[in-house]
Amino acid sequence: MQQKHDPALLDAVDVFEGLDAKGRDKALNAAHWRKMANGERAFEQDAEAEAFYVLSVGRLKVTQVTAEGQEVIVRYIGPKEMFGCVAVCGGLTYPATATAVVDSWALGWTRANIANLAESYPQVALNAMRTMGGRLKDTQARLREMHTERVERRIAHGIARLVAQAGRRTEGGILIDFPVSRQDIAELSGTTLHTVSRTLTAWQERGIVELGRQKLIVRDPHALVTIADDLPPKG
Amino acid sequence: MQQKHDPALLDAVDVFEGLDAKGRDKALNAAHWRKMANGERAFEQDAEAEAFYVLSVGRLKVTQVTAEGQEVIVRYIGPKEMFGCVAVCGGLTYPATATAVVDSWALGWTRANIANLAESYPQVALNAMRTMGGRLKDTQARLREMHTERVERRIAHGIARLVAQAGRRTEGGILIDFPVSRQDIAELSGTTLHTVSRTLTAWQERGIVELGRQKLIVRDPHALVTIADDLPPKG
DNA sequence: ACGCCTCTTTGCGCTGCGGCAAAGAGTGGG
DNA sequence: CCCACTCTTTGCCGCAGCGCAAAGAGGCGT
Repeated sequence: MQQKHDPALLDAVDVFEGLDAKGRDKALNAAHWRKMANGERAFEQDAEAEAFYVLSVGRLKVTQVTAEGQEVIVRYIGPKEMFGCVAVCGGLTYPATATAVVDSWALGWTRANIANLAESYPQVALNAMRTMGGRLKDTQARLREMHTERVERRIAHGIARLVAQAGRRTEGGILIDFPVSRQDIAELSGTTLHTVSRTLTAWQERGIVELGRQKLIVRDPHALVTIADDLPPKG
Repeated sequence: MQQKHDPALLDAVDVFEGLDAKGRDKALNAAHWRKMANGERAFEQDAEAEAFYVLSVGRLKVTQVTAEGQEVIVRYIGPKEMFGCVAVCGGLTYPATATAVVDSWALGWTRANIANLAESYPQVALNAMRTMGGRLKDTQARLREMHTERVERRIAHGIARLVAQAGRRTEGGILIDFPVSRQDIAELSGTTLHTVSRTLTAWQERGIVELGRQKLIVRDPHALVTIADDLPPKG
């Protein structure tokens, strides 16, 4: 497991933007470190919101689960991103489940601690709101995609989002820097792993992507964008 | 058009919960009234967020529109609900378009006014966050429904939401208290007006609903819930 | 009352994609 | 090095529901 420590973490985190050094010290002192091994859950959907986190290293997936056990991936969380935002305001339950997809470290604040901090530094609440506003917008946009776009475009959009958030330049193209299965991509795109597999294989033959077990390299990002945005009516 | 005035409006609005009388006076003084005729837009998607509103009377629909002009209804806004929340924190654009579906009145605050208010009364920002948290949760739940549920269940869920938000008890059942077309229900449920029409006609024959032009009465809410929640695998 | 316009219903054919099943390919543990 | 397990590919089938088209039904303005 990587080290948890990143001395400049709080300086680069949106939610603490606008805080002076003293405020950041105060924030850091009120925080605790939490480790989550691969597969471990930070919190579960509908549990009472107890803590607010900023991820330091690793990656989490945020999912909604149906009564029947089917999962949908709402978003991924990467380093410097916050999660469990709802804990900032009292009395809510977590809207989704957060699961580590690689070993991860996060800084956490209890509900009382973060409320206390938000009181001293109102900017913190506004920053958190801005992030939530952005996520609401994202989620609404995905809702729209889901209703209006065909599967191939949805998969392209899903992967484009992964690239933007977790893409790492390598020799052969842009690599998604954590293990993603076809099933994961399906849950991101609103389809089944079978359809994802078929679609990605076709893309591989066109040289757009390179596939591996839980691995995805985008060789031709431009073609991906073309599929995501153009593709006039159907194909 | 109905009167805009509701003297107790601010007392019953979530976003001003916890404010003393003085704070509410201050809020009211900083606000302006805005009238929106049926079909008029309060704001449009991707426009810079300029104002924050609380609806007094009427009803708005919040939609996302694709480049090709297809619409998806994200939610409806009723009296005492806030909209344009993103204006509270600076620098964002509206994530969706808000359109009046009946003649409506809202109280509005410019970005500067609401920011000013939030500074004096941090509780306002926290309240707004709580509302946004709830909406994020709603939207994520709908995203999940969209991926995992068949059309009939989605329509049932969509109508159940309308009933909860805008249902009015009448002789024959629960009436949705504003004009809803089949197209609207389709945009709520992620399907086409044809499928909605067929489904509702079938339900009418089973005595679950009563239909009219832009009108919907739910005669048997229990049956609706059964369809929305039970319906084991498909039919 | 009439005509226009929007909303709604209904039939029919087609197909995208989900479901099932089974084989193949990596990976990690013992 | 082998085994077991998970992840992935691929073929085939079936059907839910979308698209198109056209007729019917309210409602509203004049």
